[in-house]
Amino acid sequence: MKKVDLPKTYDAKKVEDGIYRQWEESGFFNPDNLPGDRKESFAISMPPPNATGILHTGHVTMLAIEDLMIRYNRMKGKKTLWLPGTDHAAIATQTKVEKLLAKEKLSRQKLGREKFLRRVDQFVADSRDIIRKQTKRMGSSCDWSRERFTLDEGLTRAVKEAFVRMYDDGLIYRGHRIVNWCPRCQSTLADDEVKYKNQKAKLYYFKYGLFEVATTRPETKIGDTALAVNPKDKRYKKYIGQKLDVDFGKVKVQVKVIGDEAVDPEFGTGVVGVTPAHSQVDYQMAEKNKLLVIQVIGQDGKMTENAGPYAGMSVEKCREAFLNDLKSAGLFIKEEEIDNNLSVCYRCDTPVEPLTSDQWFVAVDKPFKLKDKSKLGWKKDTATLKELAIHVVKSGKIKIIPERFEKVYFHWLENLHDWCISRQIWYGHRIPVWQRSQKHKNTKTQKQEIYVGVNNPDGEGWIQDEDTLDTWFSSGLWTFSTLGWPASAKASAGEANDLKLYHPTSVMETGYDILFFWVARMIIMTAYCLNNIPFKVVYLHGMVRTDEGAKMSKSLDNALDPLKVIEKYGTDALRLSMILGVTPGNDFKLYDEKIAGYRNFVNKLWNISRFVIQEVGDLKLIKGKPAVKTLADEWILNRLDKTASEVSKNLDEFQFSLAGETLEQFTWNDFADWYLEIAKIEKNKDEILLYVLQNILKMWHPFCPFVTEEIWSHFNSDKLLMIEEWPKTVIARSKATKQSHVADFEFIQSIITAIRNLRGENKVEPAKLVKATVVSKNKKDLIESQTEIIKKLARLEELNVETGHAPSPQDANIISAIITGAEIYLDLSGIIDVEAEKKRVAKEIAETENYIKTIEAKLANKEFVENAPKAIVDKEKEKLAGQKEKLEKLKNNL
RNA sequence: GGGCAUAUAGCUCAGUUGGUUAGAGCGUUCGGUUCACAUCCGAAAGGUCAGAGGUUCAAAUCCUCUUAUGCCCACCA
Repeated sequence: MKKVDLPKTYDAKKVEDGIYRQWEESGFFNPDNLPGDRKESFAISMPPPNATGILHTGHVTMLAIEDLMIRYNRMKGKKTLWLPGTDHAAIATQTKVEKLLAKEKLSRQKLGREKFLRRVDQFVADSRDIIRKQTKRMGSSCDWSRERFTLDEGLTRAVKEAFVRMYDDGLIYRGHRIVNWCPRCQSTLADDEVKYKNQKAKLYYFKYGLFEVATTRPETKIGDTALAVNPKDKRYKKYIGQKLDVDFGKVKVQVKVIGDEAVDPEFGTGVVGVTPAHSQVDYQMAEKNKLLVIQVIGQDGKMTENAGPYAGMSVEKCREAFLNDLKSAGLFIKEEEIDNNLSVCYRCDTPVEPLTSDQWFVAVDKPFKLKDKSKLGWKKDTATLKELAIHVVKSGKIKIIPERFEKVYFHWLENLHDWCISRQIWYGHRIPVWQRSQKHKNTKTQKQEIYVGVNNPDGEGWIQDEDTLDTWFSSGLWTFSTLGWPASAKASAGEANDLKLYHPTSVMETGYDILFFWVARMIIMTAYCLNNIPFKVVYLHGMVRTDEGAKMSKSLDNALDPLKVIEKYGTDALRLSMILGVTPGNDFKLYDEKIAGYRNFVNKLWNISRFVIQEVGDLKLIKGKPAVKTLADEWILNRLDKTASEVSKNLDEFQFSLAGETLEQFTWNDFADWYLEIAKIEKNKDEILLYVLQNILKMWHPFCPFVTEEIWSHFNSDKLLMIEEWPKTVIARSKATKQSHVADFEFIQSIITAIRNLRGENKVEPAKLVKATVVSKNKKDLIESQTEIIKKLARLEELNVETGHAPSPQDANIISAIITGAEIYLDLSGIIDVEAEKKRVAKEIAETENYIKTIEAKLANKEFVENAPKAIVDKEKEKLAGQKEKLEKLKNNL
């Protein structure tokens, strides 16, 4: 039998790549190749990172948690699929490439649609490659053979299918509406793609016909078609309904005075110029009051023809010119500085320009006929998208963790407006709508034709809609489009099978920041396309923050680079620090010391294994529970059982942090600090050492797969740890035996700790051996049976066990400790510090007296004794007796 | 303006449906070249559980209010 020689320190860098290759080559990332008969399936759709570049700490969190769930369920014998992919991230990616082009003094307009898209494809191919490598670096056990991209042929087909079906059902329509327009991206933005920036703004006051008006956007007043006041405002009530001609110097406008509750009489002058084409609120007023909508700002951010003399000016120039003209005409009154929320594009920070245009929308409040009501548990024949999305969470079909986000989810949905899905950018899924105008044969009039379909239209003259779809439209289909939906005639049997096997997916794990963007939209789209849910559980993780609590961001240059962390500490350490000490849905801090701490733990695990591996002869796998020889054996096996059942329970309940901490406690404190030390004394424990270690490694594997797999490779096993069976908690012995053995061992532990404590307090050098006497009325046999262990672990040269007779407490060389069930006396002749010892005992007496008082007070309380369960009261009584005994002995020994 | 979260040892966080003298890791102090590990070992100190009220025999835990911080939603022309 050859001895395995392991290095003293675990070197993550040396082994990680090789291990990942082994996993990959094993084929077990693909559920089709997993051994055994796996009936139950477990699937996670990996939230696809944007195809814009590198992974950040958020992705790393996602990968660590999902791989944990995947590996756990794979080991539990489920048919486990983790499907990876990337999102084309339309606006984000296009913006990124445009920035790159700008460096070459190029623009997408100069290149033209075709060439530009080729450039984007090139960029995306590179990005995806980087993302793939980084994902592997994290140890992610995802099925690369099923990797998908939102612009893949199959997914594009799914997007078209969804669009066409929704169009046919009347859920997608074209409307002329006010939308958020980003002049830089040259595209619309959804409401939730608009962010707000607090800033100082100027509020300008000027004469507006009979009135005075205050506004931060004077240039838009050229497009005013009404003047709004609060209907309750006594100052202006009488004017409601009047029509006015207003002169702004160089331009004139005609407005109608309307009343609207939305007007705050306290703000400015209490009179608002209504600009329906360039303000959401004004647009709503215009709809109510049937006002004209005049667009004065164009999509290019310049004033339109409707702006008369200002046409062609940029918004900023026009504002300046307009204000000057007001001043010349004597209409200008004053300006004030106010706090203002500027709306900006979430991608490029450019101020958003609300304006009206023709766009495609998804109707969220329009009922449609359901093909299949059963899976959703919906009673009526028809439903709206909004109703279904609310229903599936309310009815518990989808569970959100942590629960509090359900409230946020409902609130968001209840206030959801029709979803604008068209974007005026080039990169993305082109809208499958074509138009052509044909001259009517006889009448020679023009006839407009429209074609909406999955396949390109036949015939001449068709022109496809220039716009592309909101990127979330395709990501909304992610859980099922990646599994082969729609199962067309062309689809292989395997693909159709995937959808059946893995959908609805088991868990959607993602950051709470995209609950609305993505999670809600997946629920909506799946409810429509499949009449089903996309996943059973939504697990939301928090955001990673710096040690100072700041958000990590590229612009602040405070973000930890996962790759650098991996270089320095290893992947396992990074993974552990994203899982332990973290609460679901709560932000958490990530910093060097924390990661270093888990690097230390990984190394500890390595050294525990190193010890066992060097200690035992035959590195075989231990299948059944090994034979028990000593009390310590009994104890460690019971602790292992308990740990395994707790860890499994925690993992099943998505309490990942707790699971890890439980395991860490057992591994380091119980197994390493106690049992391994005892193993050095009691010897001949090969089977138990291997058994416990192998179980520990199995349980750690989902948390830190690399180091555990590496250690596993030294056992005589033909299987990878990755596909080993998760520990079953079989407790053969009776519970009572188990309890008493555990308690017995803990009693021995408390004796050892008490002696160590006495030594420490009296500054006895660790190497110095001392004599001890332990007095115990009824545990003499137990203590004597563990003499060897106590002597070695407490560094004693002699241990006497007595039932009654104690050494003379008056001897100044004897120090003592009282624990439940025993008194301990140490002979410290020649090394005792008498004063320090007296102080220590006096302190302990004071503490004990205090404690007795609190228990006595409790027991003196009649209502406590009468109302509390008997077990609780008895426990208190027991405690009191114990403490009183302790106090007496302490006083005796002083 | 509406909502949510957080507030526990110097720091980072646990604390499950109310019942231990409130825990862990880091840091601190003291002591250690014990033949797996100094990325380690042994021991200790350190908390009125943000504040005030309430429910209860019993509250870090449940309720109300207050304070501080953070986030989300809406948005002011």
